[in-house]
Amino acid sequence: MLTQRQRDFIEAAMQIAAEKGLSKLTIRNLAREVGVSEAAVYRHFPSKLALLTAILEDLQTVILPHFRKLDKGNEGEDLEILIDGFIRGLFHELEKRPAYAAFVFSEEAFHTDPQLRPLLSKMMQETLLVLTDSFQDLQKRDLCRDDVKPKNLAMMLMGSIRLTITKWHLANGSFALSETADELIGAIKRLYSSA
Amino acid sequence: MLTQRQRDFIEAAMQIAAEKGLSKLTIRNLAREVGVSEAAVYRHFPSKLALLTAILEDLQTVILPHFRKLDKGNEGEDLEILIDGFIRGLFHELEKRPAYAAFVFSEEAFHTDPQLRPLLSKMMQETLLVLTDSFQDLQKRDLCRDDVKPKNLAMMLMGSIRLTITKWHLANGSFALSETADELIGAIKRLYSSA
DNA sequence: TGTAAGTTAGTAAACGTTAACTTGTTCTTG
DNA sequence: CAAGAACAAGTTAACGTTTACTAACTTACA
Repeated sequence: MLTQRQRDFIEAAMQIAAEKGLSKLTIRNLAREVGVSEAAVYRHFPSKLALLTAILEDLQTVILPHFRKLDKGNEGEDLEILIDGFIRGLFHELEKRPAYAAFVFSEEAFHTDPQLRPLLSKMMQETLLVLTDSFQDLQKRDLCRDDVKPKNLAMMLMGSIRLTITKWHLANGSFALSETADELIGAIKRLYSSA
Repeated sequence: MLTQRQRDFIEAAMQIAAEKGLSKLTIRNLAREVGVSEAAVYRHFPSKLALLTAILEDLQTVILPHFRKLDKGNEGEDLEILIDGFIRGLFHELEKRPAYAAFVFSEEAFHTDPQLRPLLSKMMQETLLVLTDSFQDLQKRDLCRDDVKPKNLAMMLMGSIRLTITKWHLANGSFALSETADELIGAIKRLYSSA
């Protein structure tokens, strides 16, 4: 359970990470951003690790639902509509809150941290699993080609989404993520649809 | 032109980055790894930035040729053989020298650095361009489906390769990269071959 | 009156970097 | 050919800054 003040700090932390990069996310900068002393941060988080953990857990609750949407396809919806909804929803979330992008793919940045790494690894595992299950379901409903394993379809979709977002993040959001979505959705639709 | 001693430092730096993560790659740790004082590092590199730049440039000369191979397909070689050679060659390189993996996808880690960022951005751009050109060529030779733009084929291939390597790196190389290659190659072959 | 949330002022450790000095090799020149 | 200058590559010892974090104290409010 997070307090409102904790949420304030998390929001500010994400802002810093998005603007200046993860390495600039220090207690000093965070305190400055919120407008308090450094010591005040420790009234709300026992350590920096606790803060980062809280951020990642919060992130997961925002991102995961988008992945689950792909699974909840109603009857009558074809592959294109489902993929479209999934990618556009995810991209829209990231454009709305660009701060997320800095954390979504921060595995390498936190690769060294023994406490944070399993958490990140789990997050990636979980998103991949949800996607794999979705494609398995789509194959059963004959909405998706079944000559490629669901796991590999998931890996390729996830991989291209990640690369797209990385490119976008690297370009400081100078192009519209939604535009790239069109291209990506079109390609996936053609490649993944049942022959 | 790098001196032998500079190469020693670069090798040690990669070792550290691979084992402990990029954030542990400090002048202190590098000097310790090589077995000299910190000041000795500055006899060979004017600054840490120069060291990192040298590492990335060295990396590029090792990685890029693998990408170009896809373009140089001789007559008689089909899509599967070309993709197979490309992916297997790249993965083999990374298994042989796991230290590379820490840098290959370090865009986010160096996202903040104004000097390093363009270099990384250029590297990604270049690999993507080489792949795109390759697929354009393959499409012309009717070795690859042409209802999806070369650019998007490149993005998806590159994305899934990156994700595979990230997973591998995150798992500390506990599974064989070559094994995953089989799955990936199989999937690409089916998805990309001309109908 | 107790607690939550802030403050100031500090800590030790790590960061990249530099100055001044030593050593060994190599190049030049009388 | 030996003397000495030049140089490459190392050393120790410091520098100023930044890091995460803490102790002790104040203030506002239920």
